[in-house]
Amino acid sequence: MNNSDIGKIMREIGELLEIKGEMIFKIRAYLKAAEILSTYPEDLAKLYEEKGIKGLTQIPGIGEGLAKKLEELFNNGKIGYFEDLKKELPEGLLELLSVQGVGPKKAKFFFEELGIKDLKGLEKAVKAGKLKDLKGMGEKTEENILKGIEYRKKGIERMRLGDALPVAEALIKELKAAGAKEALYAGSLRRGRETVGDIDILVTAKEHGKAIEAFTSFERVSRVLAKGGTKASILTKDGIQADLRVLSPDEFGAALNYFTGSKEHNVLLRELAIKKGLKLSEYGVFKGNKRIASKTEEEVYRALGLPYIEPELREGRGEIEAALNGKLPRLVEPGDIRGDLHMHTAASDGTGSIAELVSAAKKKSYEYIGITDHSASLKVARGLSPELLLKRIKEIEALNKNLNGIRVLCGSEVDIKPDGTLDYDDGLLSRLDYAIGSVHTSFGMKKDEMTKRVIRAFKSGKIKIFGHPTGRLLNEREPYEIDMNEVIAAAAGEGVSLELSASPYRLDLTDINCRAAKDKGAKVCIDTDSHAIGELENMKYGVMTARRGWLEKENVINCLPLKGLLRFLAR
DNA sequence: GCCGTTTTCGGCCCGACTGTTTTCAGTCG
Repeated sequence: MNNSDIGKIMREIGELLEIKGEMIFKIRAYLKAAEILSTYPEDLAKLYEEKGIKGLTQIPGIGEGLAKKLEELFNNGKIGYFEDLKKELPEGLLELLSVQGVGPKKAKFFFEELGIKDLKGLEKAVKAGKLKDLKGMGEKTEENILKGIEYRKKGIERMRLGDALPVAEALIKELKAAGAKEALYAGSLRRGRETVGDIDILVTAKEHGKAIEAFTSFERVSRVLAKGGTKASILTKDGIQADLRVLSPDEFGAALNYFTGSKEHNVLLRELAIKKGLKLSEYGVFKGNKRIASKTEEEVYRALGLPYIEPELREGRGEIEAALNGKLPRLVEPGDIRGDLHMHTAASDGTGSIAELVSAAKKKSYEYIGITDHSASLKVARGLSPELLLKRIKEIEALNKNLNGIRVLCGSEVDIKPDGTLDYDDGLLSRLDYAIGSVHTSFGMKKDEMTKRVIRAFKSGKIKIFGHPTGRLLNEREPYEIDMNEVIAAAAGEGVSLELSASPYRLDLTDINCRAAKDKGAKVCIDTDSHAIGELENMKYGVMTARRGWLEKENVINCLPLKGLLRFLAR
């Protein structure tokens, strides 16, 4: 049972308690625990195994009560309290909460009045017009719930960061052209989350109405969802929802802070404000009725006695405590990246040539790049035969003699075969500058087998980077089963760095894995895995994810100058 | 159910909107 499964159970308990009408603070304790546990950097089952119930209660938000429930879960595979709740209330009611406009109160009401047990039942009742006659309900409620059901059925998933950011940037450019003074995107996009629900944009403008008018009449707008005096929502032709809020300059910082979130971070900030006898809202920090900070985010944090906290850290994962203790990390920045160590050419499944990659990398002021085409057995990607790879080594040796200011390293993305051996022999691998080991086959292996497979490859001493460690493709393919905590520990021990693939489809290591890697002393390598020249630009997404994982440049091998990098690769 | 440099009891985040109401509960972000 992994952490996110555990978090899910806690959330379901919390939601069932909500429907049941339990005490709100008890509910919050479960929901908060769900959030904390599902993103906890260490494996909870292992933590319990090693440190027992004490290990669990050390986690903030987990007291004796919840720790005992977790203990029961680890020992019996289930929690009696949860099982009892499910007997009391049908589990299907949880589905209803995901419908816009239906919360716990309505879910319970529908269950008691009409015997509705799940989404299907609700849909049937709405369509039969049974809701509007209930007390407190009306035509409008029924209409909204039907819309909510249809919206949910479309299964609109969160878009990838790499799809949202360019749209947000384009909207901001257009808003500025239309007269907006300041314009920034907020929300999970600003925090650099791997997927984003919608795009939030905040602007300051002399005439609010003008900004709203411009926003709702852009070429890319397919539908205007809402349009008022200070805010508007649109749907773009790509099906992306974007919300605009127009503000006056003196409240911009507080609003930016509020709309950047996360919700958890905001709640913690407000709790801190209360402790200090202050009040925080989207309009500013208040002492009594007097507003003492609101113009900039820095000002808001300062008023709360905190240094500025970078958006990527604002997830309620210990950043406020770190800020209070002066222990915030100095996050890695795009400018710290000195090279890209994972790229493909037309020799395997890429599209460009080495020369084109070199020239693109020079424009980015990189000190080095690594060419890493696929290995022989990966036929679908036209992997290089040993002979071709030898030829490639010589080609790059010759090339380096004529290059100034940049060094091309000859690597390979070598398949880790199902038994954990590598796809080229040791002799050939030794002639490379380095090898990335990646899993491209037999994704369906059992967790312990996959973990062993990868760790065996680490122990060969022939790979320096473990490529896209979980194999996931966002919105397309689940990660394969692998014990990342064991893998991270092994990587730290064997001197293998873990790749953070900057491809917007991958972004794994995840932010949470990055943090665990940092804690355990494993190095990370942020690569684009480019298959085309333009993909070198994806590096920024990798850096955002690394920042979410609290990484500093010292944790990232491609922030090293060439000499230091070569030392790492030679170990 | 959690938590404590004002508390081991008594607190626990803030504001807006909506639809249904004559003063507010429920939902959302």
